[in-house]
Amino acid sequence: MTEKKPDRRKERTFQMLSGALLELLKERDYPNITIQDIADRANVSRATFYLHFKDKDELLFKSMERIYDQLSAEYPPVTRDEFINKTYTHNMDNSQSEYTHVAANAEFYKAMFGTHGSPQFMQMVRAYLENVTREHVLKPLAPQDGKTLLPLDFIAAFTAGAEIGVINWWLDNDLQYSPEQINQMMTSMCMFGMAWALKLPVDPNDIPT
Amino acid sequence: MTEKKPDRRKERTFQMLSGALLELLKERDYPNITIQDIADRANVSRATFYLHFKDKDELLFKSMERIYDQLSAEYPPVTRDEFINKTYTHNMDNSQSEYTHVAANAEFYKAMFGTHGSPQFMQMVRAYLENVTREHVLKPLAPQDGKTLLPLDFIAAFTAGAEIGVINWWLDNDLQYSPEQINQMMTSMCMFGMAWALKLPVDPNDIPT
DNA sequence: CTATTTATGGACAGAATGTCTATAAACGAT
DNA sequence: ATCGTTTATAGACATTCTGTCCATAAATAG
Repeated sequence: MTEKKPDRRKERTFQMLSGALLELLKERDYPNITIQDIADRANVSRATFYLHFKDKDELLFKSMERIYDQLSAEYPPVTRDEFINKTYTHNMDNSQSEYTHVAANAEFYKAMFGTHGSPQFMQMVRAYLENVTREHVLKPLAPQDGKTLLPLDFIAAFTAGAEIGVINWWLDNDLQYSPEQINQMMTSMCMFGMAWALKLPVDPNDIPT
Repeated sequence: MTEKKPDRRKERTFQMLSGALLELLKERDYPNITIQDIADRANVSRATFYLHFKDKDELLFKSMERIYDQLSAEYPPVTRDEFINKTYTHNMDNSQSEYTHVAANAEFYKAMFGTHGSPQFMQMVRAYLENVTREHVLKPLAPQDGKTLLPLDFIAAFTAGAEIGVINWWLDNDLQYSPEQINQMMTSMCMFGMAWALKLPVDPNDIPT
C-alpha cells in the first residue's frame, strides 16, 4: 500500500501547493484561482506544478484524499447488538467528528460546496460518505439474514445525499447550530424519518406495495 | 410578473442558444463546451451570445428556470388529514413526476450532476427541491400547532439532499429501477427512516436529549 | 414606412493553458 | 565527499478562449 517516496522535494512541493490552494480558497472562488496564482503563493515555478499535477482539480483531489483517509479512520463501526442495547449513543460519537471537521474548515467547505465550487470535489465527498455509511453503519446494523426492506446501496446514497444537504444548509446559515446539535438532529432524522419528526400517526405497514 | 417581450428575435435566439447548449451537453462535458461552440450550433453570432448572457452559466441557469417553473406547477400540496387517511398515496403521484422527468432527461442530468457538471446548476436544483419540499410537503403535513420535533428548514435540507443523492445513484446505475420504484423507495425511506428499513427494534423515545 | 431594436462578422487585447527547452539545484546512496 | 539521478527553475512559445468594441445589415413593432 505505502509506496516508497524517497525524495523530500516532491513531498515538500506537494505540501506547498496543497497549502497554497487551501489558502487561496478562503480568499476567492475556486474558478477564479489560476495555476499561476497557486504556484506564486506556494513559491514554486508554474512548470513545477505541471510536474506534479495535470490540473487544478487533480491537486484539489489529492489534497483532500489525505484528509479523508485520516477522517474515516476515526469512524469505527458499531455492531447491531451494541447498537440496540446502547440506543446508538456510540455511533453518535463517531459521526460527530465529521461535523466538527466541517465546522473547523467552514470557509473551505463553503467555498467548495457553493455556487462556484468544484463538482469533482463534491462527488468525491459524496463517494466518501456513501462508503463510510455503507461499511461502517449499514452493514453492521443490518439484520443477520441480510434481508433489509430497501437495498443497502440505496440507503447509503440516500443518507450521503442527506448529509451533504444538511451540511450545505448548516453552512449557509453560518453554523447556527453546534456540531453536537447537528449530529443529534441528523441521527434522529436518519433513524426515524419524517413521520416521526412531523408526529404523523401513520403506520409503516400501510405502505401500498 | 410577465414582462413585455415584444420582439420575436430575442425569444428566437434564446431558444436557439438554449437548445444548442442542451444538445451539446449530451455530447461532451460542460466545461469543454465553449461559447463559440454554442453559438455555432445555434447558428448565431458569438457577439449575439454576449448580447443575451454574460456567461455560459447564465445561459444554463435561465434555460433551466423555465423547466422548473413548469415542473413545480405539477406538484400540488396535500393536507395533513388527506395524507393520514389515504396513507400518502396522493403525494406519491405528485413526486413521481420529478423522477419521470429525470428519467426522460437522463443524459442531461448525468452530465450536469457528474464530475464535470455545473455547481451552479446543482445548487439551483437543490434550492428548488428544498422549496418544493418545504412548501408542498412539510408545511401541509406539519401538526396544526406547528410543533415539530425538528426545524422544517432542516428537514427540507435533509430531504432535498437525499433526493439528489438518490438521483445521482440512480443515474450512475443506469436507471436500473423504474421511476415508480424509486419514488416508492424514496417515500418509504423519507417517512420511516433507517430504523424501519433495517428492521431495527429501537424506540424513538429512547433518544438521549 | 420609419424609428428602434437586434443580429452580424470581424477585429482586438488580455488572460490562462499546456508544452518544451536548457540549466541549476537538491537528493539518496555508496 | 562524490556521483548519478531526480526534481525544480525560468523563460519562451503556440494555442485557445474570453470579453468588448465597432460599423453595418436586417428584422421588428407600431
